[in-house]
Amino acid sequence: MPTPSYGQPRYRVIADELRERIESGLIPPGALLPAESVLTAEFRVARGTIRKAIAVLREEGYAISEHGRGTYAPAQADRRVDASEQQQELPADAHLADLFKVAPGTMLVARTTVIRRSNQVDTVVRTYRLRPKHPSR
Amino acid sequence: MPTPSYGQPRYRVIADELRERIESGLIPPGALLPAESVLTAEFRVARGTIRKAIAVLREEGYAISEHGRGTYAPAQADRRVDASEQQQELPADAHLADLFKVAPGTMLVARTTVIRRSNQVDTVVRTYRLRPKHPSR
DNA sequence: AGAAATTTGTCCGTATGTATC
DNA sequence: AGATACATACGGACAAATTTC
Repeated sequence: MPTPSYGQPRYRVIADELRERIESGLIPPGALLPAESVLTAEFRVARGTIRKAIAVLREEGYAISEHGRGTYAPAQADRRVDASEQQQELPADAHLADLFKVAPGTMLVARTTVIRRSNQVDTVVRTYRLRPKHPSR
Repeated sequence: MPTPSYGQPRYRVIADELRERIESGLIPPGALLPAESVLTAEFRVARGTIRKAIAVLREEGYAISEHGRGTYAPAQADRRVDASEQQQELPADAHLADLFKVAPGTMLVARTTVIRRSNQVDTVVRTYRLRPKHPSR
């Protein structure tokens, strides 16, 4: 079977099925997924197809793979998050000025959000917006 | 020679080489990359390996693929108008280094998302993360 | 300590489907 | 219509990391 030509490709269907098993708790947090060899037997597809399905789950954060060990659902402990926010006004650098089509140095509203996971900074999100000249209402 | 097993996988070495050609301007903005068949001949690898290398560049924002057309380096205009999301690696400045508790200059994964409203840039979101130790891709 | 088994990672070659020029 | 190129899928092989015996 080269290409199904019906609806979704098989690797996506398999990804949907595995995602469902993780979300439903059938595969609990931290637990290993069945090995690729097992999944190829269950779904009767080539290993490459299984690997592609798992790659989708990895990108979505539903799975973590480790060489020689296996692929497992993310543990819940890692999901403990805590965020703080801060807002300030900053001049636009060349890149931002180009994006917004304004002169460099134009003041922008910048909001920085710091997300911590298990007391360690995990992600820093910075949001830039044009400063409204007149409140539009 | 199935797998060289030395250092980086070949698809990454090839991705590095192609990225260099784009950054150096050898492949100018907007220009098509050599055809997959050409790259296959040049690097003497299978198509799948070339495709994986190009997939890396796509994720980094260094290449855009269009079905039936080809893969090209992003034009400057495209970065403003088209690219809604781009991922790159940047050294941490003093502020970010302090937050993440790493040395300044440590490479971070930065993802920039541009949100437009009626053809005008509305918000720019930049997300910074530590580079994972075990890149599962 | 060490060998074997398991599991993911990489790569090859081929084939067919589908979209664009 | 034909050429080109991407998308999906198969099966086989070896490498490398981890676990198990």
